[in-house]
Amino acid sequence: MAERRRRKRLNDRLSMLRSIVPKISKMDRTSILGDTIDYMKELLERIGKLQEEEMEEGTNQINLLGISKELKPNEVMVRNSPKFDVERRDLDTRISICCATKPGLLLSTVNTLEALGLEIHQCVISSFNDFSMQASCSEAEEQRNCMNLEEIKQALFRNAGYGGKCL
Amino acid sequence: MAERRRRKRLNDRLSMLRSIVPKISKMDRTSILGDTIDYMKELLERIGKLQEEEMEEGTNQINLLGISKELKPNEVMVRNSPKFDVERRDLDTRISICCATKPGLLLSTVNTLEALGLEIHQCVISSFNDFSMQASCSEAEEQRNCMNLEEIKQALFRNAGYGGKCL
DNA sequence: TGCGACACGTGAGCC
DNA sequence: TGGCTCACGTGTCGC
Repeated sequence: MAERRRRKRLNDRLSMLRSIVPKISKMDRTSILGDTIDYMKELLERIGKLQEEEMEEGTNQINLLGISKELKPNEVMVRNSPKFDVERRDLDTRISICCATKPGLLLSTVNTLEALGLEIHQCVISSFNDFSMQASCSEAEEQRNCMNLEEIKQALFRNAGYGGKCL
Repeated sequence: MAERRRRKRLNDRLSMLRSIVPKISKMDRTSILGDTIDYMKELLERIGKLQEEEMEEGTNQINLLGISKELKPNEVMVRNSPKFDVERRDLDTRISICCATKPGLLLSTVNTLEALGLEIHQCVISSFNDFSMQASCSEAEEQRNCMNLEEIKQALFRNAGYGGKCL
């Protein structure tokens, strides 16, 4: 009587579950519940990964804007010291500059790079507080062989108004 | 006997389900299944939203790099025509350029901006295919009043090697 | 013949 | 008290 209706409700829910869960190994009652559990765990895992990616995307955007604060606590004191990094990859040469800003610094830096035979392909600049520039350049093969990284570094360093040797 | 073990298995799965699903209205068997269904739907919805956001983030990054393809089909023919936009906001002046690239274009563009009294604060550049530049500049108050957007636009236009009037 | 899964009816416990 | 949920034992069907 009433028990009959109760059983029907329960079976209805069970078939709803079976219709939602994609992976159904057997039509078995226990298997349905087991597959449901597995599927839910899988969904939770996917959500975790997606949220993680979302976080990374956020920090990536910040880095793209060149506002990367380099938050490692033990580097706080070094943060404001000028940084001139030049790195050669397979296809391009990466320039990374962070130093005190001054009028015309961007112009003279671009000028220096062009003079050095470095053609800027992609570049992100920020000069709100410090002057920051991340550039990806192409460099003629001959050039790569005759000029070393330290020379480029020195040229950028001098251009930014720092007299002596680079760090 | 055997039926007893079978029932136990089913009940175990049921309590596993109850331990995973956070929203438990009643300890009721039917309610547990119902809540499980609701929770799974909620998870699916969240996954859908996260993936949607992921897509948007992707296109945002592309836009940040200035490679925005402006994919509206009816604008395909316009895509390669040069674009020089200048826009004044409250605090800054936004420059958006997309045109054919040529050697030294970045240098001369930066030069032109400086000559116009525009100080670049943030800037993203790409010159893989077309030359693309999105810049956020500051401009002296006096300057804002005496030079209009069209003049800046024309200067950039001429600098990029286009002779006549801008679009 | 046994084994596993299911539905059924029933009694117990709980508001 | 009636209404409910659950566990139990049992009968049935299919492999």
